[in-house]
Amino acid sequence: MHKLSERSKRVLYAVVQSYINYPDPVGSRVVTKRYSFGLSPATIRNIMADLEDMGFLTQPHTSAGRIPTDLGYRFYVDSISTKGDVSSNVEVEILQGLYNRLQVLKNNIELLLSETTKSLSALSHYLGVAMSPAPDLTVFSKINLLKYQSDKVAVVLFTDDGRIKNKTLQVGPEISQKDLNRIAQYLNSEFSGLTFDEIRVRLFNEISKDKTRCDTLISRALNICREALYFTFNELFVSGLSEVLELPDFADLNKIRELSRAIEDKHMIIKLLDKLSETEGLKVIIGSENTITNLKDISLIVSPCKEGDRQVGIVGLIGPTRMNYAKAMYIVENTARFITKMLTEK
Amino acid sequence: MHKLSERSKRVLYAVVQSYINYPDPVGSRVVTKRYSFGLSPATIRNIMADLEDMGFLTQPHTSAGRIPTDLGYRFYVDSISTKGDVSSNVEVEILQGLYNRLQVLKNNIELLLSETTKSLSALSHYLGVAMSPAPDLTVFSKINLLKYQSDKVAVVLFTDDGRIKNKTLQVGPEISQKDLNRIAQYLNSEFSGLTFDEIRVRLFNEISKDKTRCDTLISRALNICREALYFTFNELFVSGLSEVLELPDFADLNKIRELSRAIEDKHMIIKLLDKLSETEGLKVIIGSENTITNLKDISLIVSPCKEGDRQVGIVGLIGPTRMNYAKAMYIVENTARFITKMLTEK
DNA sequence: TATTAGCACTTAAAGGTTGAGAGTGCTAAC
DNA sequence: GTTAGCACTCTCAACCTTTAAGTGCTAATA
Repeated sequence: MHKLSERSKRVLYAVVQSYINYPDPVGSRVVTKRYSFGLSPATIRNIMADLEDMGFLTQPHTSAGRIPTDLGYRFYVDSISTKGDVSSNVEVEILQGLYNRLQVLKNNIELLLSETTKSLSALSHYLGVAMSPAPDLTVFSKINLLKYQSDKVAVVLFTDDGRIKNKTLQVGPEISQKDLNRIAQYLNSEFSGLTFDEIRVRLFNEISKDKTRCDTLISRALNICREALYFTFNELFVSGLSEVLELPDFADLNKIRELSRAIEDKHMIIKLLDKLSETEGLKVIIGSENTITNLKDISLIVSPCKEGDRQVGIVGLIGPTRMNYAKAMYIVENTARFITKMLTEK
Repeated sequence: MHKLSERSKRVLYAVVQSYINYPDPVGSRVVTKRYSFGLSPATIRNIMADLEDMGFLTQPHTSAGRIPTDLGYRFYVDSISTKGDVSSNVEVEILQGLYNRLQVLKNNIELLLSETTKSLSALSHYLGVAMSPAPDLTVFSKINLLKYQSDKVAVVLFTDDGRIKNKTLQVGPEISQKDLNRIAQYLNSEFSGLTFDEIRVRLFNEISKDKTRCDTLISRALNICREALYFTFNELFVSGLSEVLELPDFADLNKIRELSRAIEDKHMIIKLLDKLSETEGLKVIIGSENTITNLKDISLIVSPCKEGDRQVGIVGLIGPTRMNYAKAMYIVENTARFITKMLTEK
């Protein structure tokens, strides 16, 4: 696409870096002062004007310095992700601390993910997010149906990745624990090892078949099955709003409103993370690259967590596009890596 | 305490009312214009000066009108709660809608409370809060211990009020499902009907007794018991931050930060609600009356929900001290009443 | 030919001034 | 006891001015 001279690249990199560290538009003088190019401000000005023409930089107003566009950030992110420069020992230690702290929770993935978001936001001062896998990635393992209080059934569902879900069903008093055991046994033998999306399809077929048969006892049982297997799987966890509000990028009331609405909605973020779940490894979405939610000037960094080959969640950070990408990417990548390691080698 | 003339009371009431409706300090002219006292501004001025001396009103600055102090709001709240004036039919209908919508959830109290906070905030434009009862109000009903994946035990706990809690315990492979059944049976026969605080005490005694006996098998079982019964009971639900951010009272960035920190901490709010759980009926805490959290200019309205005689949660609203108390109290009271009704008559 | 110094120009942000408007307390009259 | 009148106080918005930063362009320079 664009062919940038080596010199232009270095200037662009310097501008982005400077703006990330210090939230003021970057002028040509600052570039020469903070980075040694051996060029005068006038020359830098020319280069920066070119970079603006090419869409990497923009000016808030005529007499201000330049700030990166999403494309500028993209260039920056792509160059650091190949270099992988930042890695302070302090942070390795902090992450190790996280590893130890989460060790206790390795049997409860949802709690683990929820705690992880707190660590993520505390480490980065951005919004920590995490989500457990969607129904199409969640494999059914086992179900128990326990009768209690004469007309209620507790459904206890085990997924393959160690999640336990429960709910209560209201049933007639005539259904005995024995009946329930039989239903559970049927579900266990029939569906164990399938994903919940697959199960949903099969059950749907079963029920439509049943329509023609009109056997009320079986149809009741099928209804219990359907209700028993209906759960929300991709649970979303978010923490660190108060961290993020300290950033100068969120000094504007409208931005705060927008963000808090997004957090409360969850729906949109789930959709976005769901789509990103499909990809392997660390992924960075910068500002307008995100076409699903209409969050302006927000970037997202995510990475999946695995247990062996199976994905058990996705963790990440949400912050302003003017984000310390190097650090944030480092934190997300290693957090995901640690969780994967912990779950896999246990 | 203070003896207020009937006329002063009417003026104070008018000032608070006016300030709640229009977020500007109330001047003597406004009082005479908006409320018909048959008195001139000068007279109102004298009365308002007296009210300021008595601590019911205050001036933001010399040439501004007056705004209520916490004491002023307290007077206002106490007079409306005895009168019970506001009750629009529209809101009755909305609450009825809530009632229908929640009907589906009556088997899952925690989900019900969580959904209730959304309704509360949508209705009031304040922060909806709800909390399930603490361990000293939660009665143990039944426990199931289910072995899975060779070295894991799923603990499924039923409380008296219909909550189901679960967790995973890591145990040695040598413990069989039969052993677990025995342990569960022991717990069920021994502790059913007790609150979790009582159980904690008993188990503690049991374990210290055991120390002297040094029987490893029993001590392992006791450990499983202790872990199996350890859950977080008073879960806190909050929604509506984005609603609250629309209010002029939260135009200040620092206030937003303060509030978002309080919401994320949860700890403090839980402590506060815990204390309030003890009281019956609707309760209003205005600004500095709240000595537990250091939230400034925040009021809280709560009411417990019951199922029969048993408290199953507490619901409420958090808003600025400049709050529409009449409406908010109405909403909280009726929401709590509806939930109580729904759970009791089912 | 690429680089740079110099300079006129633009703009936002900060500070100061002013006048309008709202509200008060006080005093004297009703 | 109530009220009209008035001097006084204070905030707020509008307006102006200054300052500082940064630009683009042009002409000189290496």
